[in-house]
Amino acid sequence: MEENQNILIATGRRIRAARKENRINLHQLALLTGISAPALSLIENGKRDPRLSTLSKIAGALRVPISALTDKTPKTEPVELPSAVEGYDLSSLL
Amino acid sequence: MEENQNILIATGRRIRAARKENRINLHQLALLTGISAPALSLIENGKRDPRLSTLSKIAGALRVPISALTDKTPKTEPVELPSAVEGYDLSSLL
DNA sequence: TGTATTTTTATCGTAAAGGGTAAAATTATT
DNA sequence: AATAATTTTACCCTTTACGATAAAAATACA
Repeated sequence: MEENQNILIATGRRIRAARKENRINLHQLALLTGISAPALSLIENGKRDPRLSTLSKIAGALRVPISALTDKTPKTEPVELPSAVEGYDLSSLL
Repeated sequence: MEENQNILIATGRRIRAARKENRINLHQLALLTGISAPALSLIENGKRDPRLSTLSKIAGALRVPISALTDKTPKTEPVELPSAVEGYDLSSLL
């Protein structure tokens, strides 16, 4: 789970930053999202692995796209959905 | 939960599209992500609410940012993190 | 320094995620 | 049409998200 910790911690940091921008506390964000303040605290500290619907509620309340909370880079150019030009070579896997 | 269905279904569709682009089947994506094929099937059909770490694994295997799987719009311009210029008026909530 | 506000931690229940397996249903392929 | 490959469903099982609540810890404020 150590590799996932990275994204959980990074995402939590961005959520907290976005919440601060909105000048609201955990209790208020809880009211806005329907997610309890203790749960939000765990998420902001990267100690919980939130579900997509949870992220969606938070992003909605903070009025930012989910990508603003999850992606490392705020993408300068539009994401051409599958950047995979060349496919996988799975011959070794099966 | 009906409102969440939307994002779950939309995200599932994008995951499936990205997987097709990579020309791999559920079994192969399962090998690449460590997520079982049945679980992937449920996610692609919007019948399961995946965790952030699960989305991260899928995005990594499909070599796209998570935002390519979750956000409605592939964002043309860089996301200025908190687009919230004006704060909430929470006076009614507390 | 004391008091209030905010955040963190802990415990308890419930619901749901996700793995494994196997069977059913779809969808190619020949 | 028959067979093979892929996907979907349905179990069972363990883990964990999440709400509620309360208490502890940390911050802010007077």
